Amino acid sequence: MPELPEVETIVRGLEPVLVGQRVEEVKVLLAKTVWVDAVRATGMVDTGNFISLVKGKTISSVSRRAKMIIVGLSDDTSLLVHLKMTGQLIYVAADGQGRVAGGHPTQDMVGELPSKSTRVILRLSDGGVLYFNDQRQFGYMKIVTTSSLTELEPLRSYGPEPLSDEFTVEVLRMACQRRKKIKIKQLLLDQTVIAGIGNIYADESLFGAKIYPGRSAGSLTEQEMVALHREIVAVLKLSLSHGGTSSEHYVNADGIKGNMQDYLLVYRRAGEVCPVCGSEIERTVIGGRGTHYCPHCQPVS
DNA sequence: TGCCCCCTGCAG
DNA sequence: CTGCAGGGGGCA
Repeated sequence: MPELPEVETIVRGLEPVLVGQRVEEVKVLLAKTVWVDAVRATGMVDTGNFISLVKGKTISSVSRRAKMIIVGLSDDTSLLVHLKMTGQLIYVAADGQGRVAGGHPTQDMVGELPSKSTRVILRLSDGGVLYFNDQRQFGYMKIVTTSSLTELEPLRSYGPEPLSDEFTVEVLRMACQRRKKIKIKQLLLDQTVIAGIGNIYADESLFGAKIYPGRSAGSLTEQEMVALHREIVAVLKLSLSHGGTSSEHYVNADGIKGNMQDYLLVYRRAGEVCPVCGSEIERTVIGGRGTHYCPHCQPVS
């Protein structure tokens, strides 16, 4: 589900309300969702390990790397949360009404909590509750040692953050040079090259740069790499400013949807008109992922 | 470098 | 019923 802007929006929402709180109670509703280091919980024993390692800890930080949420806990432990396709992390304050003034946003947007998709529940010292929902059960919560975080996969191998100074045209140039034959879209989805781009923003940034997603990385001109770098940064920032894209499952930490879906130009718009040239937007499959592009603005060669 | 898989649920 | 879905790991 969420890519960099969505995960970042969730982290920004959670950070101010979670830091300093103690985890009073942990409920694991789906055992396979929780891991302890590399060991996936398969039954009561490992689930119990996870619970005992999280319960009673104090939350010291909430941050993001690529699409991974990192919740720092006391005693040199961290909780890694990956939302994969359909994960949600929703904080409900003690009054049960979310934190946004003027109504009952959490109930309106996501319905009753816990829901059928709720996998883990953390009850916090301020009386608030953090719900981890995940319809498709691909996401996970993993307890790890904080001091070894940078040595752990997948964190160890993540490439530069695209909204940091480390992401330069040179990064793109080197990656295209090293992997000449890979399709440029697949290169963008490789988290070891750039950390945090997913299917939506790969399609959108390639459209903005007027590059056909099936082009080989090695075929990009210098001007195209400059444009692609610019478009990646621009589309991620735009999405952040709109609170992320909610095509279906994504909601922020308050259970509220983002608005970026109204500003996407090609993603999931096959059959619609290209906003630049009026051609019909097409859909194909690249690397097993649905891929949307304008055949006129993004010619095959 | 391509499948296939993990799952549930929605639209057509 | 089939196809498809913001991810990514494993396997030939």
